[in-house]
Amino acid sequence: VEPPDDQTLHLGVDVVVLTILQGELCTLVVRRAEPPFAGRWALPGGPVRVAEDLGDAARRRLEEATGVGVDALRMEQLATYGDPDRDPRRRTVSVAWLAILPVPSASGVGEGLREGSAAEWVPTARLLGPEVPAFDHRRILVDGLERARAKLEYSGIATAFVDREFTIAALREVYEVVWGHRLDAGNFHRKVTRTEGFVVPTGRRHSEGRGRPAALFTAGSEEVLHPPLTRRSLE
Amino acid sequence: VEPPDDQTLHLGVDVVVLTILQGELCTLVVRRAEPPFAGRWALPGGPVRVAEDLGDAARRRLEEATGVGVDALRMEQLATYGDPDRDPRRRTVSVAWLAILPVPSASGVGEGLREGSAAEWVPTARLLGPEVPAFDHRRILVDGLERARAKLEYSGIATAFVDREFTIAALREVYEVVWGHRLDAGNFHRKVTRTEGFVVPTGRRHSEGRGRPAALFTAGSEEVLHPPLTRRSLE
DNA sequence: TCAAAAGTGTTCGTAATACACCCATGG
DNA sequence: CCATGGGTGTATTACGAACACTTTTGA
Repeated sequence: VEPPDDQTLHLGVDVVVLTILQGELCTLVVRRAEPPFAGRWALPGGPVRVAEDLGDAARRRLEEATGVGVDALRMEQLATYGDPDRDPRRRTVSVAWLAILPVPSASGVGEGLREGSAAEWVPTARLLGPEVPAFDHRRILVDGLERARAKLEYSGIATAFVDREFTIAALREVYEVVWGHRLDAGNFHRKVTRTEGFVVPTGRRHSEGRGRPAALFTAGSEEVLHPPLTRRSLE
Repeated sequence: VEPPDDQTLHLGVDVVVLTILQGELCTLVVRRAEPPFAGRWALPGGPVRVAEDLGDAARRRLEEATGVGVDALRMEQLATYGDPDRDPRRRTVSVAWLAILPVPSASGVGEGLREGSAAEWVPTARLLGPEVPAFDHRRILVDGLERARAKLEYSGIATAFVDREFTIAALREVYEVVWGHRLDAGNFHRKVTRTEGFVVPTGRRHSEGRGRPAALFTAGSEEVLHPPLTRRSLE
């Protein structure tokens, strides 16, 4: 459909979608059927329409890949990748986005991906290790992951990984999985509950097997955390 | 040359160039001669060539605007702006970049802009206040400024504002101007000199009028500052 | 010798860490 | 009643803010 060596510049979007599955950080990827990079994983993405907003384009590609509407999805721009050789077929500049989904089972998105959808959740570590993704998508993934790690410190982004109502322990698991190390439960609890606007108690409780039931919270309104939860502290 | 309502998507770059002139933060802008936004200030920028790297495109546009080579220039990507209505003529997506120049008199760039060049240094405060720039360039400028402010905290970017050899007081002025408030000279000196890899003493000294001569430093190799100079501290 | 800027010492309050310990529930 | 995870108290330590003080120069 596309002349292979046309002298036009193409603009696309690629989306790094992160979630936590069974205590492991996972990324939504699509197995490529066609060359180049046939058989390799790729981030969901595709061309931007001429009159389409960039954020809408990213959202649309994600919905097409999963078959599920993701209207309320929190999405932010990562960076734009424009190496002239990044796509061997034609000059394609790609605006990358970062999206975070709550644990798929609970949200309707995710494990319940559309039938026949090529999209799958793959542990992020595998994509950064043995199974090198197509194009420059490894780089994009690394950048997205680093953005997510950084934003845990100073924004309420962690609440995007969990259900609408969540326990402090669930929130702590987000930090532990994304940062890759354990945190002191007591100090974490105090930090989170004392940080103005981060979490709001609902009054309800949640009991999961043994142990004292945990209080349930919803995400607060603050986008920026004061003081931040530094990566070194809480360690 | 360009059909006004063609159904193609155009890709451009825009550059936020910051420097400090006479103790004031300034931005490099071009007075627009043609509609739309004739007479308004705009950031240096223009279309990306089909086979051109994005960073090279930004560098090239900047060189064309100033008439001066800026090879060694530190430049980083800011974000990409793609509102379908941002350019009334045609759909133009723009990748914005942030560049920082040392005080122009000392570097060869800047006040010595090319003859006939439309580019000028304008105090950033004026562009954010009365003299609203063309297109969405106010937004781009705001984002660039915020990036610069944030990066002063945790990166050695401040050294890009000063000469190759500089005094701690000169570095402090960068922070004071960009952050917009005074800092304690003693605490700043200690912080900067104790932060591993930020500044390297040259052994030389610099005397400017009255007062004890200041030691001269060059920029260190560290890109990331440990510990960071937080905006609230040192205040 | 005085003013002015560079640079150092010192105190004090706040906040992070480590970890002890109590709480509430299921088995 | 004991194991398990939720949640709080507390001592120690580290670091930033404030500011007094010494140093080194030009006028």
